[in-house]
Amino acid sequence: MAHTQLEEIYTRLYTHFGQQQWWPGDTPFEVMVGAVLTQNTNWSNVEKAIDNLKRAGVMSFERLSQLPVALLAEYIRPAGYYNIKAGRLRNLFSMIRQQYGGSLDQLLEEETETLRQALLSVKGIGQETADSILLYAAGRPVFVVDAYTYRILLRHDLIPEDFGYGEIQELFMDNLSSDAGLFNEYHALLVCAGKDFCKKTSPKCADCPLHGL
DNA sequence: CACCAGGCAAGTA
DNA sequence: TACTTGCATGGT
Repeated sequence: MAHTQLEEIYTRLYTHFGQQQWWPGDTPFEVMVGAVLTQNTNWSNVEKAIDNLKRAGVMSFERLSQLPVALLAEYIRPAGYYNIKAGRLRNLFSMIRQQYGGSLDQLLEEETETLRQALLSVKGIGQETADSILLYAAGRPVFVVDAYTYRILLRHDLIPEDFGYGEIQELFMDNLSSDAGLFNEYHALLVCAGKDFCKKTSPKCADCPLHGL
């Protein structure tokens, strides 16, 4: 039953919004940086920050990890929480340097569960950010849950209010085929739906593509 | 003007 | 364990 519902939601969203082609980023490194910068922040602001880094010619592990933290913070200022995020990026770079000799490729070759734990060990990287990196930078079949996912499922009475991250993630991963391409598109579509018709303030399912599940 | 955005960690009780 | 608060810019 959950399987059928989740398939139906995907089909409707895909029909309504079309293919999303996430993640918007040129390299795994850029995707990883973007995953940290977009924490509780609109993507358009993150784009400005990423653009600053690219124009400064520092969008690489070697360059960015050597940058003084104050300068890094200045570049990413448009993304908000810039002091916090500069520190979080430094923590991430530090883990890659200490545990993987500064090789992002080596980190990304780890077993999925090992990679997830390595990312979660970094102060400033929680489950959503870790899973975003797993799915969108490393191409692993891991479902990314976010505030939109929770809100959409809750609005349609598909989950109880007290469902946590892991429980929602299991719902998708236990009922869909373990396909990174599918998870990639599905999460992106949920974000579209959240921005479009399932906003925080919009009334419950006002004429949305998911009406009558 | 208020509210929101592709979270997370630290502090409090 | 279960809340609450700080972090911050930019768009609507």
